[in-house]
Amino acid sequence: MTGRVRRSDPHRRERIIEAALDLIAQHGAPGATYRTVAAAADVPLGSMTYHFPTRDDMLLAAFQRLADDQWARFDRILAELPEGEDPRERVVQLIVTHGEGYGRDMILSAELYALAVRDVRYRELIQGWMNRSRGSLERHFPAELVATIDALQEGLVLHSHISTEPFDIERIRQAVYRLIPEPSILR
Amino acid sequence: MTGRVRRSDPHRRERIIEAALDLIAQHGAPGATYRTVAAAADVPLGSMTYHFPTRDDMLLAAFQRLADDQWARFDRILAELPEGEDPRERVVQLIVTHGEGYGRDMILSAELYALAVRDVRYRELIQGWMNRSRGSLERHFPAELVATIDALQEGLVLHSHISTEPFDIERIRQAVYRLIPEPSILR
Amino acid sequence: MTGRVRRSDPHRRERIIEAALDLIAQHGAPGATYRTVAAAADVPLGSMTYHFPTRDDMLLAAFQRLADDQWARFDRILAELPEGEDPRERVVQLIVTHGEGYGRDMILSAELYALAVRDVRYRELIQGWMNRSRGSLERHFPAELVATIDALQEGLVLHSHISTEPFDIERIRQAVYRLIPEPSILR
Amino acid sequence: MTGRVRRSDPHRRERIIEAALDLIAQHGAPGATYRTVAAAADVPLGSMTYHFPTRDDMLLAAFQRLADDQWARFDRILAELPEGEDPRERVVQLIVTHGEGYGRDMILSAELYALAVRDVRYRELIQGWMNRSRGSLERHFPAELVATIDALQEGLVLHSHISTEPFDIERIRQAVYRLIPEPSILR
DNA sequence: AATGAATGAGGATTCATTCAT
DNA sequence: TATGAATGAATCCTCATTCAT
Repeated sequence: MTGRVRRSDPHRRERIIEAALDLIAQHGAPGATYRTVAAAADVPLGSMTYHFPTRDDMLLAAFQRLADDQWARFDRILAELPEGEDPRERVVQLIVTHGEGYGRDMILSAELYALAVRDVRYRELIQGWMNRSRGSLERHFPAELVATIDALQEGLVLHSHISTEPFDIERIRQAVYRLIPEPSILR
Repeated sequence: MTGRVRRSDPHRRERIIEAALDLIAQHGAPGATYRTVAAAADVPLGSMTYHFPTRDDMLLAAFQRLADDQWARFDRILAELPEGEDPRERVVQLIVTHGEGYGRDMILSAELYALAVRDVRYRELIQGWMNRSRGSLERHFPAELVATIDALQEGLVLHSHISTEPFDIERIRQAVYRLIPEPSILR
Repeated sequence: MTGRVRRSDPHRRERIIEAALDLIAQHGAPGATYRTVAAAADVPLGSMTYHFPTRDDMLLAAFQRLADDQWARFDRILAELPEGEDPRERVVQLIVTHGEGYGRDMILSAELYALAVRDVRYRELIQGWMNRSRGSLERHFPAELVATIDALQEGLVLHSHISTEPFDIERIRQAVYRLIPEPSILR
Repeated sequence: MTGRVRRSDPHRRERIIEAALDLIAQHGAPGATYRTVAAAADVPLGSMTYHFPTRDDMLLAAFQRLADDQWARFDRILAELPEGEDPRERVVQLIVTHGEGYGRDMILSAELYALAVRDVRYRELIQGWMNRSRGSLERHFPAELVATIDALQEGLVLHSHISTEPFDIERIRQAVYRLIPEPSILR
């Protein structure tokens, strides 16, 4: 009844990518096998290699999607800055909300880093993502500071997922404000 | 006390752990299977389960070794502070040397984080490591700052392994000095 | 007459056959799959079954081409016999040049034989080829000898491709001359 | 009932080799897959790679067995020469019986040649076999003739399996006797 | 205490072929 | 007529783990 025969399925590629991301988040990249992803996306195993000739192609596409989505959120939060608000508050918000509500994406990022430190293709993927993020930050902050802000954010978010202590927003705010002293703000 | 070690091949356990770490660094945690590790350590496959009943036990032991070694280095650098030197310079040094010379350990850490975000056992392992590191930092810096310093370091080292840009020690120093303003230094 | 050939890509069928032969020579008959041949001939996979409904049809066509080409060369060498030359020299020449310069065709023949000993269709293909070859030999040699000459040639060429020893033309000549004593020559 | 659990099975390796040869003879080397051989030998699929880490190792072992067995028969026939018998008769016998009764081995040889012309490992296997065969022939015939005798035999046997014509023992005898003129006989 | 042998499940791919467009 | 997409079966091989010795 659930479509033993399937003629065409235009969103199949997307479904596979979504399913892959879910599985990576749940069981790590090694858990996103052709088999498990095919089952989760309700796609015959034999058709997987048509869309992604190699398992690596599939993972790469999935992580590219992750990077695109994450950056979009990042950029949106930095873009909608109301008149008169201190942009550093947005950085604080990014760190805290990421630490709190985006567990899945955090897990996926950790997995991506583990691949990236060993494989150029994933490294390049992150580099592209990083550059876009820094571009977004440069709307409000000077270019020389932007890489450091990004690194601080990375470290804080990562540790927040490891640590048992609750998130202390004041501590985050203090760190961000120290790293970006007032006169650094562009606008 | 020495009861755990076999008489015929007393360093076997150690050899296995070293081989496991090498293989994880080269091919990721999934690449360190009983088989590959046994071959690399020149140990019969059938004897692996004697030393590590489960593959996970082996990985855990390997990462524990990593944490111990890393922390020892970390602590040593912070301990040997000559009279009159600014301890923040030691933090700068930690970041830069880690970024430059310890590629293997950085790769292993990334792998460990990827496991930790999904599995408590690895998370607890990192927590222990993190606590010891913070203890070392508290020799010189106030307790409220120490977690942030650690996070900044983490982010900077991680990004240095992804980025193509050369390490800019001045940028690092500026970040560290801003995060830890002079009056914060204990001694 | 030209009705079988497509207008848009008139040599496609030929290109496929050539690509198939190359792939068989390089990786054996099992290596000449629809996919590999399509890629090598730069033809869309989906169009393969139009030209050759079955993979076996494709292989058969390829080997037929091999037989035709090989026999043409064989026949040409035996046909152009200058007045007064001993035709046995031509047999020697056939063996030696085949052993030396026609590696690809030798490899293909071996593959064809492996198929032929189990499958009638390939066996019939070789029979046709063998009969034509014997016809060519009968220009110069009596019918009762012709099968034996052919067999000797086959064995010598085959062994020359296996053996590490260099080709000894004198040894070949002696064998041929003994097998075909002078009075056997027709002309 | 047929032994779901099997503790030890000392002849497993031999059984696998026998099954592999049968399957190669029936369906060609590509038909002797781990799966088909495991089923034919009544061995769990997962244990195949313990005995033969690579499918190629399995095939090589099977063909080595073929070569050993074939040469043993070859050598036996040439060894038991009664006083006063012309050894050339033994060569005739070898060719004829091989052509007639040893279909399976002939098929296997053809398959082996197809592998050998492309792969050194199989080529070396045949070289070893060829050298032993020539050693056997040198009991009765001069060294310079022995390679040619072997080649003639090879070609005649091969063609006999392709041709539709019945085996003509007189034709074979004539060929052998011409190739080995009486004074060549050693004893 | 130590290990060679075994095993069933699952790994990534490749395949010949079909079919809707 | 031509082909991109699809599919189920099969490919080789690896795996963690068990167990008899």
